[in-house]
Amino acid sequence: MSRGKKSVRVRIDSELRREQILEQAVRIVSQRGYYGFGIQELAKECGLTNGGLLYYFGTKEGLLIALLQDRDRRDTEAVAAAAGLSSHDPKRKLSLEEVLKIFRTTVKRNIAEPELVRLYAVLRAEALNREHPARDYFIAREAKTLDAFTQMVTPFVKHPRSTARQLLVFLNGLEEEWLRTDQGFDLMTEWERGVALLLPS
Amino acid sequence: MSRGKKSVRVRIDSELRREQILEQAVRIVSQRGYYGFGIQELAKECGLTNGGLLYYFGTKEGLLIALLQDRDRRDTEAVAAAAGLSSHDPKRKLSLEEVLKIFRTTVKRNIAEPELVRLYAVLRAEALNREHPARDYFIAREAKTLDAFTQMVTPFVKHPRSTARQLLVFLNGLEEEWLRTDQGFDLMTEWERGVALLLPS
Amino acid sequence: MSRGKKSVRVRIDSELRREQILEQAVRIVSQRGYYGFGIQELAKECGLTNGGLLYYFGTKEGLLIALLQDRDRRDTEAVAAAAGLSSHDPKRKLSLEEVLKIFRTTVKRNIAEPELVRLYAVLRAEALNREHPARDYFIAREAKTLDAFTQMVTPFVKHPRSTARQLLVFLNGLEEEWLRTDQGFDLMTEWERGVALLLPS
Amino acid sequence: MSRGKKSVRVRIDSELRREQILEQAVRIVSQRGYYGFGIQELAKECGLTNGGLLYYFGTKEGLLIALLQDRDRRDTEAVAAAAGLSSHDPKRKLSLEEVLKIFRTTVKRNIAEPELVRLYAVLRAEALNREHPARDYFIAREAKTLDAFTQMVTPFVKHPRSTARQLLVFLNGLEEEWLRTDQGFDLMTEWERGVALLLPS
DNA sequence: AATGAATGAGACTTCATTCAT
DNA sequence: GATGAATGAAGTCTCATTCAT
Repeated sequence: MSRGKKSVRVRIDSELRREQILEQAVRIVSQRGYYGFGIQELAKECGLTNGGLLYYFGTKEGLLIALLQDRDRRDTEAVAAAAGLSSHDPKRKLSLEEVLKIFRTTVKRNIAEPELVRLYAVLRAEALNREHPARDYFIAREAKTLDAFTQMVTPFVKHPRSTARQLLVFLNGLEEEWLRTDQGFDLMTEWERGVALLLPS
Repeated sequence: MSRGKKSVRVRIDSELRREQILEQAVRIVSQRGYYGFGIQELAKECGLTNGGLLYYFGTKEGLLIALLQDRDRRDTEAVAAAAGLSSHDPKRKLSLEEVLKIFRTTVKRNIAEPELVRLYAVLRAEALNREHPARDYFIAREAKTLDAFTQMVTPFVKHPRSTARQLLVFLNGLEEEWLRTDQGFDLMTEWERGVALLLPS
Repeated sequence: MSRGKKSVRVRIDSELRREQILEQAVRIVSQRGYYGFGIQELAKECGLTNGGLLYYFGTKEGLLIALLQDRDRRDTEAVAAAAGLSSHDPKRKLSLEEVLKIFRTTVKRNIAEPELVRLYAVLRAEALNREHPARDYFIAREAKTLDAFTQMVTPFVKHPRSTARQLLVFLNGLEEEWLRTDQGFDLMTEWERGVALLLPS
Repeated sequence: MSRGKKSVRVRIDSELRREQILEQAVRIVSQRGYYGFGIQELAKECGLTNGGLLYYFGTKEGLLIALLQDRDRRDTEAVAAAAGLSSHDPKRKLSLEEVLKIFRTTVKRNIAEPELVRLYAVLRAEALNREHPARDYFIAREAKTLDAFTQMVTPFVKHPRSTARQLLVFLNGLEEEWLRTDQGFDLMTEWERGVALLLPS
């Protein structure tokens, strides 16, 4: 029993540490990007040494990958939880209202976490570089999102893929502008207006 | 006289050199961004030494600024020349056809120079960072573009600023996606489709 | 009783483990030397952690010493067994044939285990360094071997120490060359030819 | 004129610096080998920073290569000068006396520069490692020496290649032992004795 | 107009080792 | 008997920048 507890506690401690590190990492990487941040800086912020940090992630690149995977895991959970549509059968066709609600939920979540929005905006652009360690990740991610959007809008438009892409890039661009202007406009309002035009009833 | 000649010739050579350097710089910065590129690398590519390169621009930051200014100068020229509307009085109201043509011209130009599109996409995102040397530049640039768009669409829509912003971020997002997919879709077609919805007749 | 059993079994397991580690260590050290190999690398190869490995040997230096002692023990055993002269009284004078046979046996054994030859060749040279942890070991080892050779050749030559040294360094040099050329010549033949000249009948 | 002088002086200064660095490098590498020495240590010894040192050689590996090439150049010069046989036509057959004299000259030179002997002894063994940056260098070097020896002894023995190899490895081994015993025997005497047996008149 | 030499700081990474568990 | 977490020092190398020439 006590051994069980111990090993559990140890595992939790270690994972907690990991997550604390990743939390700081998100903060820093979302500001300076992968190229612009340093492992030294992050380590200091976490109260440990260079080596101590790399003990968890091996390399700077490994840290980035871990960060991205961790975010994905959380986001998936969050979306599933928040949507209230967790019972959603991916093959079932959603009504227009449901689709709009999913979009709204996503945007609402992003408004609540501008740091994450920034993280993705910065890395997404940095990862245009053919040698960027997150290049493939973002290519796959956008493709997946595009597919999901496509499926959602299919019943309602003539060129679903095109519409999906329009919505996707509109959202990406809008969020980036929202960050640049220091959240100087209402993201939700602008999004809804755009959707109303791009995805007509 | 001979001094004048000399200095003139030297200045010309010097400017030529500068521009050759900036050409390489655009190539490299457009791939790795400001944080990701190195003065060493660029110098080697230009066939001169670190010091030689910095002789022209003083610092890495100075190089970035010079690059951006140089691009601006060229773009202004190019737009003026290409538009055929160089005689355009900024206060005169343009017809919808004229506005659409200006957009089309811009997009056409970007399609012809994907490297520039990439340069701006990468730096624009990097410059979200509050300490990025091009931060103010991009804030001002986007604001100016937004103003220009606003003025152009004012006669045709109810919320001109909003519409202008929609068009702007749609274009930005679309271009970035176009780069990520290795120009995997027809940028012009998608743009025109988007405009048709966002800027209705 | 049960405790006794346990401790015995554990000791056996432990020694087994130790020897498995040393086996890997020989492989790696024989390639990169003491300076060139890392505890990390070895630990991974053995399927345990840094700390786990050092539990057995305390320090990197301790590992080297242990390795050398272990090899010595084994070599002594092997020589004793293989020679068939285990009943050899060190003070009894050997015939020339017996001496040559001992040499031949040694060389044959080395041919069968090039990894060991390499281990000694590499460390012997590295240990020329005054601060090398195996320095004294190799000084003593060569001295002992030189003494043994001297005694063996004494009855047959005028300058026994000199002859012994000639044989010793010839063997060392020959083995190193044999490794460098990827065993590109017949070690035994060359050795026998050399002996025939250096130790004339 | 003054420009010529300048450029010449600068070049000399730079080369001088390089050679001073290499001098220190020989000292340190000859003791700890390539794996065992550090660029930091060497830089400090030379009174400059890590980066300052690497300015000349690029990488640690580059330094080793440069060191080896520099030694080769000097040795070639020295041999040519010292031999007094610089007028030697490589195709002309040498008398036994001439051959012996060349050997003697070489050994004499090595006795005068034990540090070089140590450098080669240490690196030669380290370079048995398949991944050692000087591996190919030493393979080629030994092969070349073996060829030269072969040619020299050809007129006087039945198996010239074998004899050449015997001489070569005997010399290598003898020198290493001479270093290990802190020059505890007379290298020249032992060499001459060995040659007398291996290369009989 | 540009080089060549060098710096000082910092990059990422690996090292052997420690110690609580 | 061994792990897991971490350190502190050191490793090689790259960085932007300076400055005499």
